[in-house]
Amino acid sequence: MEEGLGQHSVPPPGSIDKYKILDIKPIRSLIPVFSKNAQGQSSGQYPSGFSPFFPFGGPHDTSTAKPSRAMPTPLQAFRSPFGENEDLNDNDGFSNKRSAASQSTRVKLKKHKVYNDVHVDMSGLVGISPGQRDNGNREVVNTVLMSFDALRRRLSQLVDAKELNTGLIKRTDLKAGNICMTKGIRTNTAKRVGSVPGVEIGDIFFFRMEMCVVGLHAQSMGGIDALHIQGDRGEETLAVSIVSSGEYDDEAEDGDVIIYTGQGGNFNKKDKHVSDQKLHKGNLALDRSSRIHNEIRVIRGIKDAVTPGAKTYVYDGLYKIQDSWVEKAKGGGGLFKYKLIRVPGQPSAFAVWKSVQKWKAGFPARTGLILADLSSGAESLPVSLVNEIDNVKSPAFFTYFHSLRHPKSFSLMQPSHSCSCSGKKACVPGDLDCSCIRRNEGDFPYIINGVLANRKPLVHECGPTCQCFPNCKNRVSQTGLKHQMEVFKTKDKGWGLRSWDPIRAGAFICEYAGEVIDKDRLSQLVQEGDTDEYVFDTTRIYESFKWNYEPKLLEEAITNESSEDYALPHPLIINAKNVGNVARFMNHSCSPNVFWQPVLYEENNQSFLHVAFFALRHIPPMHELTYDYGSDRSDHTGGSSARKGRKKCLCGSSNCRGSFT
DNA sequence: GCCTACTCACTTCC
DNA sequence: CGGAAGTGAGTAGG
Repeated sequence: MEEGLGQHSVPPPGSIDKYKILDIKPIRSLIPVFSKNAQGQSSGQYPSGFSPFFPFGGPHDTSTAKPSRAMPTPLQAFRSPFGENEDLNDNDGFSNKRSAASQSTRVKLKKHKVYNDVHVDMSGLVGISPGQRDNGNREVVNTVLMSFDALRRRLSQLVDAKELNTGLIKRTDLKAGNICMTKGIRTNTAKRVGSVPGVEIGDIFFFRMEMCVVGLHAQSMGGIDALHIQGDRGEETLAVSIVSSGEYDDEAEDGDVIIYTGQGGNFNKKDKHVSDQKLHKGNLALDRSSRIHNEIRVIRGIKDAVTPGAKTYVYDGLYKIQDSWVEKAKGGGGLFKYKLIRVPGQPSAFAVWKSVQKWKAGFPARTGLILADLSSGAESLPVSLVNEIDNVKSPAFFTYFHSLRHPKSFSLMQPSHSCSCSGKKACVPGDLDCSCIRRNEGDFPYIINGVLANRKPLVHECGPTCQCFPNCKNRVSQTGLKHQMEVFKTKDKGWGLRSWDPIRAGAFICEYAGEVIDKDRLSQLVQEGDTDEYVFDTTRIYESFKWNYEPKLLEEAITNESSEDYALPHPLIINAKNVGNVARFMNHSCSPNVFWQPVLYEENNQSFLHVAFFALRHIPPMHELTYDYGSDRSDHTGGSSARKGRKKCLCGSSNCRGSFT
């Protein structure tokens, strides 16, 4: 079940009013550059510091807008928003950091000093009512997780840039978790046996704190979580969830069985378990559960395939203890062992991971595999083509190309913007001498692993003409696929796209590749009856959604409006019908798990806009990737709402808008 | 309420 | 690159 934020203007009965809570204004996003109202453009449609420029030499949309004298010429418009230099301090991004820095001096005093407003209910910021804190649902769980990760990403961004007193925050995951816990950005605080509302089997996590804030597993480090209940024989302690992270030799030959080792016994990595484990705490709880046979949630920790060293956690559903015994460890200590069997009839979760592992190893091969690499080597990772549904052998012919192709006539004649960070391996966060970083309002757009820190009107990446090395971390969208992708036949939506690998929130997925066309060419295509199915058009209307952190949680000055209604610096229309990459297979959803972000960088002394896709939230393996196609502008300018080509939406989400164009 | 013990984390440093 | 040290935060119990 995919739930998103800010998807529809009228919430279904019984659901919370997200717009009130999140202060999201629906249907007012990505206002076109060539709006009918020239005044509106100059006053506030562009976020501070961003001006429009025109890649096709000037406004084309003469049918709806007259070029205004007020519109800047490309040269003016394309200058850095910071002008020559020192108005940096007046910039929003900068005042943010100042307050963050001053805040960090208070952090030094000690944590109860800083977060002494624990009793103050800050959770209204992200729309969590006291009732929802006790018992969540899918929507609340998503909100909490997205708030946590947004906060974590922002903290990492500040730490990377040494904006905070970095000696004080060594673990942004713990700090973000701590802020969420103390400020009420959490759910399912009431411990329970069995499933947790809003957390679904197969959900993935990248930090233990994520499982704490949604109430899946309350221990930030401990592997066994227990609940005290008043039983027939007085107070009893039951195990309610365990994390099997593989450190303790939990044998799991069968995907539905876990041999779980109790905790304690002088465990350390070198000489494991030299002393006997004691039958107390978690071990006692497991012992009780082995008699009562209550359901125990199992979370499996798996070494991340994409980023070695990192661990991914998969919620694998409910298990019951079938057997328990004591055995001697190699080091001589006595160990408690518990055999857990998965409750039958649950959707597969960990089993999917095991399948993927086998497909990668080559045996057994992926069922329904038509082509091992659709990209014919154009991507560094193979893109498989799979059909397990019917006999269709392949999508219509197209040429695989990894990026944009511009028409010969395309010319920007922009001044050079490449940074001159020579002598360095890569551009460094916090280095305001780097002109590329300055154009990003002083913030380095990405944190570790190519994760986008915040959505922005425009991300400025370093380009091939920058002096920094090609492995510069500010070139994320230019480095190709990082996850092993699969183009697959869906039941009812044609071909679709999904990943064999887990994808963490904010991770770069791919860009929208294809041929850049202008508006005239697009209407020509439509008139000729050519389908616009493979066209990406940034001038369509896209619904607003909240993805960035909430500044109040970091006590930063709130200078940017938090609604994230971004106008685009200039329009871009991409036709992927004949030329394209995996992005052309991504289907629409009203509750998407992927969003797009405009990215600009320079090649051959010209700056080009690209459309880059990032994960909206963590996406488990084999989940279809979808983004919001938005809606056609003509549907909103009155008149023919029954436009030809309107398609029934099959996204199946609870806040589905019903159709799209 | 404060303090401490306990724990299948996670990062950085060597 | 691998191992180990150091710093952690929630929960429970005193």
